[in-house]
Amino acid sequence: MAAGTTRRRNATERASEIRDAAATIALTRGLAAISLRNLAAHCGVTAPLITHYEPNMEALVASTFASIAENEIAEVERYALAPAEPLAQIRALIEAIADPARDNVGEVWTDAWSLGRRNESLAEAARQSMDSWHALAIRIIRAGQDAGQFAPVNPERAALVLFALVDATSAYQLVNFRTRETRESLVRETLEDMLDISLTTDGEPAAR
Amino acid sequence: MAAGTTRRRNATERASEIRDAAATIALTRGLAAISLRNLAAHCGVTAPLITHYEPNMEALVASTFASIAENEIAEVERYALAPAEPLAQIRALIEAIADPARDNVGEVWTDAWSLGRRNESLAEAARQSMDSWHALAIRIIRAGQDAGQFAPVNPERAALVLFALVDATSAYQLVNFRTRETRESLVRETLEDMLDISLTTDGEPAAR
DNA sequence: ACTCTTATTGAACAGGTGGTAAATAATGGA
DNA sequence: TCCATTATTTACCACCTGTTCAATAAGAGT
Repeated sequence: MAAGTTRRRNATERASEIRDAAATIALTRGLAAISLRNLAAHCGVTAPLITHYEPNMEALVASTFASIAENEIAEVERYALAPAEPLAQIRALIEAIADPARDNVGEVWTDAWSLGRRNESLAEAARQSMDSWHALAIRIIRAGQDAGQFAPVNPERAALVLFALVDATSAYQLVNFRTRETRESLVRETLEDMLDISLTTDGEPAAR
Repeated sequence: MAAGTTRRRNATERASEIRDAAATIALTRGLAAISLRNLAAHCGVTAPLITHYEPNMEALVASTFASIAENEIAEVERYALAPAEPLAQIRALIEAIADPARDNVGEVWTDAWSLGRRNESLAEAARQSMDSWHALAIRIIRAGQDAGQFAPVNPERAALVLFALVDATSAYQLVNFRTRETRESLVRETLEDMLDISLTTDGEPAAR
């Protein structure tokens, strides 16, 4: 900051700057790195100012996670529901989830489970976002079954299995367990077997 | 500590006392709670003494995790391999894993994935123990297939799926997602479908 | 009884955490 | 132009983190 020049921002603008900083920190250094000082440094401001806007760090961690997670779900949902056919939808869903650009979000999820044990608001946010994920999967699976394209397994359980595999593999990734290809195909092939579908477009009648 | 009485212990004894303290702290307060001061307080000793025995906290976290994980695997393996029949073995395996007494270990695993991102020794230890788990599952699954009792699916993938479900549900537990019964049956029923077996002993010919 | 080794402590360091009270100063409105 | 509001800072607090250095004292060996 330039000497003597104490820039003053209106409250809502500053508040959203801080929330953005929290999200950036969470995605690059983990949920545990969200702290008064890190936020202050990131915004070029002193620590007590952060307190002024966010009097409770635990709550900020929780709301930051919620924002990141809900944001991701909204994006993925938009991408997955774009096609009309359930088979194309579930392919899009898997494709979106597997995108390496989402690795950081996976890290934040793992942080959330670990920290959620001692941060009830965070745990609550995690449960809520998990419900959103499952609702999306169930919706697609049901549609595929109604269209007679997916095997008639229990949709709730299939959705749960799908996301359990996704969640486990994203945790595995943090410690570099197996290769990305192995982790991805674990999800893909299990889902193919479970719903009796093919997630690749090989051998499909070309739609062009 | 009593006035003037500075108890002195031989090095190996003190070293193992510290390692035990680390394990206790990890299991009750998480891997992240392993710190010089927590260890010192737990052993009734000053912080620099801990440094004397464990000059590197990151390494201690990693070795503590490795010890807890390998210990658990050894226990579960002993229990699961006790019966002769593969079907009885996999039932024992699932039963052992589901035991609520192991909840703490599940928490430590989730900590390990989260912290492993920034502690390579810890990540390495996690990979190694995950390999041990998978080896155990593959062994039982292969035996069941050789005996014609399990469906002839890819054993590597089935083992991976099994532990991905176990790992995900133990992460879910930290944030109280769904009920224990739902989490358990997710693992159980998926495994039953995958291997075409029954994990309950209902309707079995009684072996007495 | 003496000496040598070394387990252990006390006291400090630099830096991190969340948080508070009061002073400062920029801004919007009258 | 002055005032009231409030965003922002400065200066603290207590407690946590890992780490270093030198002094202390317990125990083992002779």
